[in-house]
Amino acid sequence: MSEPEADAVFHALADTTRRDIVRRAIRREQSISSLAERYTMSFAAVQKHVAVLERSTLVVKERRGKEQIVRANLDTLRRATRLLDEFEAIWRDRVVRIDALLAEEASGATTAPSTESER
Amino acid sequence: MSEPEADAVFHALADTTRRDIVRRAIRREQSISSLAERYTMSFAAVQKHVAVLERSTLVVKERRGKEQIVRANLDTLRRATRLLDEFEAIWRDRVVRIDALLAEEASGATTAPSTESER
DNA sequence: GTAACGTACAACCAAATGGTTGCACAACTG
DNA sequence: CAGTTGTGCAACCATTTGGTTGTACGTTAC
Repeated sequence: MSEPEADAVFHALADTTRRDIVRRAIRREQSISSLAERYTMSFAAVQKHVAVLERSTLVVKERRGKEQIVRANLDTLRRATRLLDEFEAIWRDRVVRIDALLAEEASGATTAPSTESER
Repeated sequence: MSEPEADAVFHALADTTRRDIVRRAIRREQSISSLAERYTMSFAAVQKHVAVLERSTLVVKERRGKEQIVRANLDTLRRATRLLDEFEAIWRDRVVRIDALLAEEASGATTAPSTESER
């Protein structure tokens, strides 16, 4: 997931109503009006939330007759999860590096300390 | 993760600079000024990004002498990952439900909902 | 002490967000 | 045909965001 895309996805997820819409859309396809019934806010407000989700590609809209059907895009959701998993991987890498460093110290090695990649 | 907390976490993650700060902080502790050096924006701007991350508890600050040290909080990161995993679980549940429904239809179950249209 | 460094915070600004209402329009229903 | 329903969109508003500059303050170095 490219960084700008990730911006859009996490922004879209940073709202309780939008996460709820995604959950409903995952369970089953939803028309925008059926979604709007569920919330106290106006139809237009819900429409805007759906638009935010659509821009992030977390959902796709598909016209069916006079209705617009909202479907969840699991792929984007998975890419977001994977991005968070990368953070975890960075953490594990750090642990490995520190372990290696400690082992080196313990063995009394006096050679050059690790070439920290610094990033 | 409570919903308002999730709002803060995903909002914090919805910015390339902030995700980058988190990555750096995971690799090693960072002072705010050492972080600020890495970006073209002002020190105050970086300070604000760190404040957003701190509010979401994705990082914690700890004073060390005159410096303020930023450390990543993996726990919050993991809770965010878990929340995304729940979406995946909803999806799997849907698949199971649909499979069950199809199996029921195929077996010509006595209580099949569509038997009315058979003749 | 003074100087330099790292930080905190306020004031300010432009742009984006999240909500509203109102209106137009296309597609079904009778 | 007329009426209802579902949608799209513009205009408007208050608040938040993401950046700036400037100032003040505590800590370390000399």
